Amino acid sequence: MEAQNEQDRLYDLHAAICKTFANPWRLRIVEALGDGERTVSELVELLSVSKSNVSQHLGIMREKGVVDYRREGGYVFYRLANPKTLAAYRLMREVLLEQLERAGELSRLERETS
Amino acid sequence: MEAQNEQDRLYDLHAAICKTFANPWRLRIVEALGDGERTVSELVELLSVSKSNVSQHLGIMREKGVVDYRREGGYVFYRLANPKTLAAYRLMREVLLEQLERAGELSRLERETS
DNA sequence: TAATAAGTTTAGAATATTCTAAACTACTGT
DNA sequence: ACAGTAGTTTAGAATATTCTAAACTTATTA
Repeated sequence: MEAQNEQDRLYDLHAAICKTFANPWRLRIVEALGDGERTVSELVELLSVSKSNVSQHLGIMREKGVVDYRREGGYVFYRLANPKTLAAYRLMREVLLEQLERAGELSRLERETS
Repeated sequence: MEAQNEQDRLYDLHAAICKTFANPWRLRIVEALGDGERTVSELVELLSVSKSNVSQHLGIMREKGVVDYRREGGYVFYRLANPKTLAAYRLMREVLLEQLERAGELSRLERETS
């Protein structure tokens, strides 16, 4: 760890939150939680990934404050801590889709002019 | 590499784009390019990071289609490929700031009720 | 209280990311 | 053609991420 000013710290925290999105399983979790609360077991079933692994991914998101949770009965319910997280997720998905669309157009143009 | 359906591929690509944001230097680059085109040298000066390192970070963003570039004279100008990228960057920054604010409120409450 | 279901944590191997330093390429101006 | 500036690529060591398997904790119910 090294000395850091406030700005550096903000960029590091910002990157840490973005890391949460940098994994396809965690993106699926964000999307699933976009509909509302889900228990760990529901996510396990939805994603077809081991319980320990889902719990680890949730742990990463919990640590960064991206998700909150509550215990009720035998279950732990997770939810997105901030609805803007879902909005950012969707924006990035749009960026991707527009990118793929543009690439598709390009390859169509290439075929047509060859 | 393993067999993949279309959905899996989209989540992988989505995560790959998000990885671009998962580093404080690349976030600074996104922000700098939010104002418009910048040459590599300008970014090197702005970030106080080695030229080779800035170029590597730009290479990662180029590969994912997050930035475009053009050569003019002796310089290479980089720009964000999609303005939504900047919007997503800003949303995530808001998520972070609201999180810090909420944490600040919590610690204030804790002090007041102790 | 024992058995079970739900979830978390730990350990460790495989893989990916990051940074520095050095070599390399591309263009400009003389 | 040569020197200089701008930028990229490669190699490799240090660090971080990811996944599986097993151990553990917490609450529920018989």
